[in-house]
Amino acid sequence: MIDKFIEILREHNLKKTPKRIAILQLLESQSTYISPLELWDILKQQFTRIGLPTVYRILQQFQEIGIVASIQKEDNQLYYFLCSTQQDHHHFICRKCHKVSCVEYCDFDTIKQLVENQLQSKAETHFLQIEGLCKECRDS
Amino acid sequence: MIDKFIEILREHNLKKTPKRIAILQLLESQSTYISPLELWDILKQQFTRIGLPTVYRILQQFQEIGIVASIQKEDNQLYYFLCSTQQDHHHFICRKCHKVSCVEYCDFDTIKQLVENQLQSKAETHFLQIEGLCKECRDS
DNA sequence: TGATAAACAAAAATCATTTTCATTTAGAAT
DNA sequence: ATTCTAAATGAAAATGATTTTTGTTTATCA
Ligand SMILES: [Mn+2]
Ligand SMILES: [Mn+2]
Ligand SMILES: [Zn+2]
Ligand SMILES: [Zn+2]
Repeated sequence: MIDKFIEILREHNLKKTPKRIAILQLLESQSTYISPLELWDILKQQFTRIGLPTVYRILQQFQEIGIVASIQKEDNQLYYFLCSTQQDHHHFICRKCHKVSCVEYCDFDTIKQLVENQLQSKAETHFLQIEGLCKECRDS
Repeated sequence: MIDKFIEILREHNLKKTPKRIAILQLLESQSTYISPLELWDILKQQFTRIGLPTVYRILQQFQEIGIVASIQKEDNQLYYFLCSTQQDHHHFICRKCHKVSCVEYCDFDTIKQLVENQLQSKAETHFLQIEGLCKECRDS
């Protein structure tokens, strides 16, 4: 699976570096969202030298090339998670374990119509995020 | 209309102060979202002494008592607008003039079912924000 | 085995937001 | 009207996330 991402890196002239690979592996091992600082704390155990700006930069680049996506939280900080599905879709977030799951559902056409009818405005984009408890967290 | 808000302030033991009234009037005169800094810049023309923390504080309090709401932007900064509708609804935002309109539509039941079926998870809350061009901006 | 562009660490800078604290004010009670 | 008290405020400093800068190192390719 990592190989697929390395290939995407190459396509975008991004080199295959130990830091990038480690970040990809970490993001893949857990399907949860994570902040640059949290990621840095984990990476510091693997690397004697690793700067926080590097973590920020890599996550930004990953987002630009469509490997990761970000979530919106009340605290207005950055949180990323692995998501390379290009198709229009949304995310379900577990408020307890922070796991992120893709939701294959989009009712944008209905919304578009509604905005057109109610407000005579043109809806172009939308952002939907669902929160709750994942299968595991809701049972336990 | 301002009187209604003053009443809400009183209900929450918040005093009717010149700064609070000015902010309410400004928010009401334009139906656009605004950042604390932008609001401060305008208020500085009316008041010889007005601190930025005051603007932050008042907007926060207004949000807590349900007079204003905030929007989510890519830059992760705070933006507020007047919205005292308590009913579950969403917002349409004009990307050009920053006007915010309430959208009377919510399909949460469908989403809930879908999340239950697809992920066996429990959807509790959701956030939807629609962007585009408002009636005026799309015509011009 | 170079050459070269990209990646990196470290330190400092930036900048939005919050905290602290001394002073002022709104609103209620005399 | 005067006094009282909790709430509100301004100024300055603190905080903390994110970004920029710069000199050095590294991955990739010829
Ligand atoms: Mn959708
Ligand atoms: Mn809804
Ligand atoms: Zn969970
Ligand atoms: Zn507009």
